[in-house]
Amino acid sequence: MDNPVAGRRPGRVTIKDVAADAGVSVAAVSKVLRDAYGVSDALRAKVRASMQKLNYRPLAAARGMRGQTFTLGFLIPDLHNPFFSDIFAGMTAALERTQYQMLLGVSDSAEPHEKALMESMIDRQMDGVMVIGPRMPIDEIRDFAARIPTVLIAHHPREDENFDTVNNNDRHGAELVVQHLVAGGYRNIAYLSQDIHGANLETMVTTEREIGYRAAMRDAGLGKYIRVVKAMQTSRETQAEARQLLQARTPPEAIFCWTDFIALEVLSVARELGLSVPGDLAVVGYDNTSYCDLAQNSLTSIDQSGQVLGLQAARLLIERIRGRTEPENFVMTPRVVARNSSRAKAG
Amino acid sequence: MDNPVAGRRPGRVTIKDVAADAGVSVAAVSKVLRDAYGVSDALRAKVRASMQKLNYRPLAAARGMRGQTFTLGFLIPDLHNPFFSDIFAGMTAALERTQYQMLLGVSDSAEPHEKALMESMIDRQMDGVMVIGPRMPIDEIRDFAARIPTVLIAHHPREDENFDTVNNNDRHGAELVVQHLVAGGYRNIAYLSQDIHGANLETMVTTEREIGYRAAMRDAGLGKYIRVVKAMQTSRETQAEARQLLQARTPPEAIFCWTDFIALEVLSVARELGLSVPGDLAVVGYDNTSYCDLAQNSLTSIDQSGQVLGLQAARLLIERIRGRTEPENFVMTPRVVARNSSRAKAG
DNA sequence: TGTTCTACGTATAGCGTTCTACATTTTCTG
DNA sequence: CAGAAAATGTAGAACGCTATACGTAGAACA
Repeated sequence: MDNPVAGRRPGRVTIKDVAADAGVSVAAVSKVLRDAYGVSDALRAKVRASMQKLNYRPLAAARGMRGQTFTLGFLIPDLHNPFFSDIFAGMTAALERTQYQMLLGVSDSAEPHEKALMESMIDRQMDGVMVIGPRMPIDEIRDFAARIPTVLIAHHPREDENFDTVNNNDRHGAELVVQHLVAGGYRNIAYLSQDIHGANLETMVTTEREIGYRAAMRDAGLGKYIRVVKAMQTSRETQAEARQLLQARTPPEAIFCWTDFIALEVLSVARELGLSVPGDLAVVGYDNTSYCDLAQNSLTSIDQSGQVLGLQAARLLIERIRGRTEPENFVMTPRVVARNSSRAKAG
Repeated sequence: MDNPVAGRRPGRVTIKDVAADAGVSVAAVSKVLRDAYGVSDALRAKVRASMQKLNYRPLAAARGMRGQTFTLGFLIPDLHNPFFSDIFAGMTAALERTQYQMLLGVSDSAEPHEKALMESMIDRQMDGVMVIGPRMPIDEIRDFAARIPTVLIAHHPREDENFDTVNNNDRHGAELVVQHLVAGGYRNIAYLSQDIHGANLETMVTTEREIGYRAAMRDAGLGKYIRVVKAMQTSRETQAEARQLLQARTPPEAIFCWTDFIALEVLSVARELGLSVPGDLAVVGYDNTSYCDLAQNSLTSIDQSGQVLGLQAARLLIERIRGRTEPENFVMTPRVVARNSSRAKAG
């Protein structure tokens, strides 16, 4: 039913025009463009001058047919979580002086969208992709990684794979949270995690955090207080779970939320229920996003430095594009950033 | 200095393979692909079956050389503002059943990045672009729009242009804010706007909102209270300006912030200064993003329905790609969503 | 002075599509 | 049933670039 108008826009300056202007062959211009072997300084200068003069820009679409497109894909689950912004900033910094351009795909946390975006990045001949917390099963990830250089962020591999990963030590982060709360006099500490239907559980950051949480609780002799609640990532559902938790016969003294985003919802529910934070309830988030610093939130969180993660991801991806095939797994050490929401109990 | 490895990945199923499998010509397959004229049902079925069987996917990079890439670009200033997420959702809905894919560029609110991203979207032969609040001067926008179908969001055109626009009625929105506050008993109302160095002021939403604010203040007989403060979009600078404003000899009773984002910072500063909201200070934002609803913010805001804006933007862009050349300017009517931060004064 | 390198350029065959021009078959018309 | 018109299919030339294969000149060597 579509009868689309052709999309070609004529009059573009091509490599041919540059060659004609500089009085050299097309091949010579291409060589200059690619910094290839066998170009004299004189020729290079001539060609560069013509490119400048004509305002030439290589057509990525054409390049894609034979070589690289110098385009990297970045696949994120949503446009809500401000943590992604930190990661993105790190990537931008890493790519600053390169000729790579980054384009983003937003999967809406939906597996079909995620796959479609991966496919379409491959169709567009991108040189590589970075993905945050992929939802699709591991064997599909492997298939994609075999077709395009891939770096995964916030995905804990079980063994050596054909992609690289970048993470913070999520177990340790969760342990830090528990230790911090315990030091502040809190004992009944719950963990509010993410409910993802049908995902590859064992590699998820929330799972790692849960393991860390459980271990630290047991180590502190608080095994009997272990309580893990999972909520889908919608405001409604998160608030419903939080409300239920806080209205239980023995509500927790503290809630550790798997990400800041969710912690803010919990703060909201607490206030609506007339609970004071940290008086009646301590709340801790994860990621240390900019919202934590606002006085109305003053949310204790775990800093995993998104900037560093992004930078490393970009670095690893470019290495991989250049030919490295042995997997690398970068792990960052997280730290607690204490704020009012988890202030130590008086007495 | 780069000596990159070639990026080609072999073994891809091409139109040729499909043609061979179906026992027809390459041209025939292409016709089926494009829903072009002159294909019998039998042929179509045969080709479709082969495509399915071989799991064929058209290579966008190759398509870009002759026809469309079915890729749309969406250029946003940053990854922080949750309002963009609403707009994005609207676009996604509009593109749901089409074969268009959307890829995002993030300009970091920087003019050079913005231009570079526009260029690179053109280089990648995207079929069209949507841009939120472009920073570059109007004549450069015109140049780009001449090269690629363009829809601008949150940019108020002065006259007919070679691009479409999608907006809410920002003047009216600002008027609604003032009227709402005045009805609540507030008189000394300040406007906290955005400070952008060297941008095309006259088309910006913040300018429109300022005009609406001034007009409504005058209409309400509050001309002498008019006060406009501008801050760059960083947390530090915003908070500094807010602090200065609130510590002045006669601080405002209410602050209207050009976007929610900024209003949250103001709420933070107010709390740090020991001011109660709305007791000592009313705060109103713009965009009605999800953060407004959190109890700790409970921020009154103007709803301009990002979903609708995004949907319209995508619709207009596709129309334009199909060949429309007369500009269209969609304008949405905003409405107040009152919350606690601007509750009417007692007595 | 030949001969062999090395450095520098060029010609040109693709890459996977689209789309015009044309050939062939089928259907319609009188 | 002839002739025209419509329907269906094919060949093949682009599109802008990359990269291989090759040519040619000058330098180095014997």
